[in-house]
Amino acid sequence: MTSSAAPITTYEDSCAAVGDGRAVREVLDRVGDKWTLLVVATLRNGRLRFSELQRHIPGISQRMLTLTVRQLERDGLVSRTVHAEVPPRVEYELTELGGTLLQLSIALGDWAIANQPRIEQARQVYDAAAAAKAG
Amino acid sequence: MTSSAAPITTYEDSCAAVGDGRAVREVLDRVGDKWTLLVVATLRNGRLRFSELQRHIPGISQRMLTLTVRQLERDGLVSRTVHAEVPPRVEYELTELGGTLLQLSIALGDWAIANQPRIEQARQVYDAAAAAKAG
DNA sequence: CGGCATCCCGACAGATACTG
DNA sequence: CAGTATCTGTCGGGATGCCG
Repeated sequence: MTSSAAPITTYEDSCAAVGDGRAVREVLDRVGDKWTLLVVATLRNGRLRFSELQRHIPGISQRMLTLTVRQLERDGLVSRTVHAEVPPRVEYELTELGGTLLQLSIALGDWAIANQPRIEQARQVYDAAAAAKAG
Repeated sequence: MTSSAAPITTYEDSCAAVGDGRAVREVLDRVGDKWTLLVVATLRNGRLRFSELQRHIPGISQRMLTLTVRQLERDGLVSRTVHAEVPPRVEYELTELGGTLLQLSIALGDWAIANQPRIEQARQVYDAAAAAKAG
């Protein structure tokens, strides 16, 4: 059963899931690193080759892109296609499973966009209070 | 506006959001660390005191719990209440904003639960292929 | 009880150089 | 073009000990 194919879980199931901790731990260890979700998001519109991927993700090094796509491939979230040409061409594309992760990435992006102002404001309030307390 | 209260964004908006990269980067830097989402998930049923929180999250050190709740408090995701008693009692509770993050945590947990088997299988396939290629 | 300060180490990320 | 190899620095995070 996939999360996209069915309603998945009841609220209680969800609580059980996060309550365990291991599930969240697992997925965080997997996609919580610095680049994974960005690579997934970058592949949202279809296949891209290595250099295109790197151009679309500012700041990522060749090494980290290699490691990230390698892990994504291993986990079955991204497919890797090597074309026997000169110069060589390698293309990456989200699998169906990777597409479900993309949904999460989008949800995360939405949340960030929607709530960043409030968080920023909360920080300023907190820091101001801390400064007042210290000073 | 929260991500749970309204559809928020069109698909295109979502793509723009993740496409930027900074939004995902921001939220990942914030909640992508080792413990944040676990703490949020643990507070799903209401307020807990420090020691209770620590008991419910296997493996977390006192130091990391302190740092995590401090940051959550600073970001306005968790409220911290100090009771003037002996022995001292400090309670933590999700704010309304923190509640919206809980929804994401649940979604992440759901995804993990639903897809862990497939990922595990993909890994075994990949590793087997790699081993065959090497050996 | 709750939390801060200090020390320390392993993991991971960046830069650079080399290869098929 | 698409990697791999190595070296190096940074930093998250654990252990320990002390304070309100």
